[in-house]
Amino acid sequence: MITKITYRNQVRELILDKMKTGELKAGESLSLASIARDLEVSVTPIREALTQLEQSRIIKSAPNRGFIIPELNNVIAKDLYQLVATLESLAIENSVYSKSIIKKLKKQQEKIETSNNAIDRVNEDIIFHNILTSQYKNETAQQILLDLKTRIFFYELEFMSLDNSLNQQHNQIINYLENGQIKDAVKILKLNWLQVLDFLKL
Amino acid sequence: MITKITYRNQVRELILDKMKTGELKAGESLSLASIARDLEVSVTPIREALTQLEQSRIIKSAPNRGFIIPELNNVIAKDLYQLVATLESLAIENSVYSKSIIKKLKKQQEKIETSNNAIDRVNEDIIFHNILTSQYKNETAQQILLDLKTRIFFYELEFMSLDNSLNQQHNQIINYLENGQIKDAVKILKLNWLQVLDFLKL
DNA sequence: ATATAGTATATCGTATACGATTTTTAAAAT
DNA sequence: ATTTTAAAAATCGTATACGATATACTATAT
Repeated sequence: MITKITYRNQVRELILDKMKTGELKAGESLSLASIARDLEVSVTPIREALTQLEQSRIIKSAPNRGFIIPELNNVIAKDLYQLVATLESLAIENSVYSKSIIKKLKKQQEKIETSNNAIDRVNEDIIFHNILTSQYKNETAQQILLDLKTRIFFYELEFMSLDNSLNQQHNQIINYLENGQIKDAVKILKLNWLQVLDFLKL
Repeated sequence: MITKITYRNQVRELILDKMKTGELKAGESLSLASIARDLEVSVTPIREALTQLEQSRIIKSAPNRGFIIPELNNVIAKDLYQLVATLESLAIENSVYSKSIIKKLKKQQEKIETSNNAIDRVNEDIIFHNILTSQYKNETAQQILLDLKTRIFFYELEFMSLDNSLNQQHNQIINYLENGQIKDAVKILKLNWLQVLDFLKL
């Protein structure tokens, strides 16, 4: 089944990719004219894509001033981390972890440990979490988590170097899941996400 | 501080209102030309508003076929109810219930009990839940809940008449909150949302 | 009577135009 | 030299135009 993919969708995905590669950073304005030149499309699908990302709160707009990626903000960080912790816990509680998933998690954790720059490490960490929650068959939850993680990505770039217990916790989660100890895994997962809140000062 | 409100935002809110009043129903197509005539604006801000609602998954689009409110679907219902139960529980656990909030809840419960048509009752029920979670200061969570409840509204129109224990459960929640028994309140709240899943057959 | 093909109409997604607003730059006033 | 004002340039949000696609209708073949 071949379906046409609208420019709007393509633009939205391209912009999300630029965030993940660090090409677009927190606090940056998004220039319609500039994006239109880069992508060689009119501003119409770009506006549609950006208004979608606004709805996800990944970006902000103000009338007559255009679109911007929000600056980092500790209050919002707390909100985001708390939500992700809660929704991932829900996902884990509603998942079954087969040997192949456990294997994928272990492999992914190795990628995290061998990544040698901040952007790669954050992206690999997010992929680890995506694998962890991938067995939860709730499309709405998955979309919400995706959006939240896009927003959290910018914070992780700031905070992740502050946290030395990440690898140990991931391995602990994997062990618990391997042994069917879901509740213990959930407890460490929440710790994994929420302990960063201890670093929020400002 | 006066700020301009874009047509896009106005159109989006008007469409959401039409859903809440039952003027727009599950399964209905949204005609750009028709909305443009009604609201006396061009299709541009309408498309921007609709693509935003698509991002919230409140509506769906398919290339070259326009926008539509999704039909009711039991798998999606399960997803939505599970998410709302979880996020409202999180909200309650992170809230403090003053006397004035308890008073508002009681007053709202009276409105539910005296409402005399399905749409009013569902809307008043959703307002009850909004009050219940209003003390949770997490804007992202509130926006997510808002979107989820817009989608659940269509299901509640179908399911709510099947459920006779609603009022009793609300009063129980209020009592528990009044006595500071948060865990008990959360348990009844989850029951309140998740018991409808027993009626899902199809 | 039904299925297929062709035509007309309606609608969608994108491009372009344009008035309104914001930002930047230059000139005038202090 | 600094501040204020005015003008120019850039950008935004919306309206309109238009080619592409889908839908509805009609004619033809089986």
